[in-house]
Amino acid sequence: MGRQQTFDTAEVVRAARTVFWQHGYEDASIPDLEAATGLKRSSIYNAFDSKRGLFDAAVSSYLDEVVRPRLRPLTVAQVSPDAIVEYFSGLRAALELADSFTAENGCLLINAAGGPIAHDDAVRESVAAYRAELQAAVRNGIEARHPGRPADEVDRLAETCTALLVATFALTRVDADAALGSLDAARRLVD
Amino acid sequence: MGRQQTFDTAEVVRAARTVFWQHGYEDASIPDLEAATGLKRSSIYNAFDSKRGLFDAAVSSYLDEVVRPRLRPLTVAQVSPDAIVEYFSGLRAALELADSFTAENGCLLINAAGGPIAHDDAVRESVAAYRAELQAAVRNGIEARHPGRPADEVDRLAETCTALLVATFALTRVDADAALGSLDAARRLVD
DNA sequence: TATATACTGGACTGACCGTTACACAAAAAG
DNA sequence: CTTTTTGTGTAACGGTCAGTCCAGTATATA
Repeated sequence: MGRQQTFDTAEVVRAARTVFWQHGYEDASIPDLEAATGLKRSSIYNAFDSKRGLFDAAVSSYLDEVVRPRLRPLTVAQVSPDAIVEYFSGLRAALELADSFTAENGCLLINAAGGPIAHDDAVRESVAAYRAELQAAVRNGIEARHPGRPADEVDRLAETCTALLVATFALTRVDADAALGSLDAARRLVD
Repeated sequence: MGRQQTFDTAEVVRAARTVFWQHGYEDASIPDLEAATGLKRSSIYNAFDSKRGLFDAAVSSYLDEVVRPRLRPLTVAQVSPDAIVEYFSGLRAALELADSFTAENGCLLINAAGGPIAHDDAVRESVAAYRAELQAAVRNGIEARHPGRPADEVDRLAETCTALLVATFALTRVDADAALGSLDAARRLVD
């Protein structure tokens, strides 16, 4: 046995995640990542192979620690009828705080969708899978709120609301008001 | 008097626009732009001051030659009741062709919204103004299709449809099916 | 034809990029 | 205490980036 790792991987990935979230993949430089993680280049490359490897870890961490916890009330076995509107209003609260992290940076994955990194097939699939996961959760919430509705109607409503969420995230950085408008539109549709 | 400019500015900007559209601002290198425009660096810098100057010109050109012509039926004095659905189906046709330029690259400005260049205030304002212009046109189309409806209801519908268009563009690159789904959702809402 | 004008081509700059190589430090096992 | 294993730190790598400089050239006016 040799020396053991002295840093906490999850914590390092979390720090890197913040940098990627704020700056995007291509604008997050290795020096930036060094500063945020407290690790030197060699340690980063030793642990994650490449900048891209660290990014992939950051995406996983983002899904596990940011996306899914917030989506949890919509993915449990018994979804509350209020879960979907609570999700929307929780998101609204986060976006309304002008200086909050979410308000200034939107969604890590949706941001990636428009950037150069989106030309990478693996990243495209990540974003597509994330959107599908979001839609499935929204669908659960809508079904719980309107138990009687026919399945295809629920499907279409879920698709529309998810698209409105995507627009919300896509607009947060450039037009906060429009982003909130899109979110409110989704909230209206489920009521 | 000295020598006159030998290249057509509009044509050069059009070529540069294509590069920015495909690659995004930061991934469009000067060599790329040289190759596409047929100009050398010095000529580019002489005519547009900087890469950013050329990008700004490309954005103007995009609005004038791509966005506004397509939006024209929705911005004329007498808007046809069918104009809005025709706009949606026209867009759908462009996105459905798997290898078409629009299908593979979405919208120049919405792509910029998620990338690093979006941290620039001027670019953010451009994107916000573009979205507002889009919404105004959509509003015209909805008003023409449903003449009796109260103004605030038309406003909200226009806001929702515009957000769905934003989602469509944001998703084209990463998830073509979801992008079409979002577009169809908008079409459903106006009927 | 002479001259003024300003577009053009290509070499160059300094900075920064992601990545690698290697010597050193630390700690677990024998 | 030595050996082995592995993390860490520093320095450097080749490549690319946006942007600059200037000599050379084409052309419109006089």
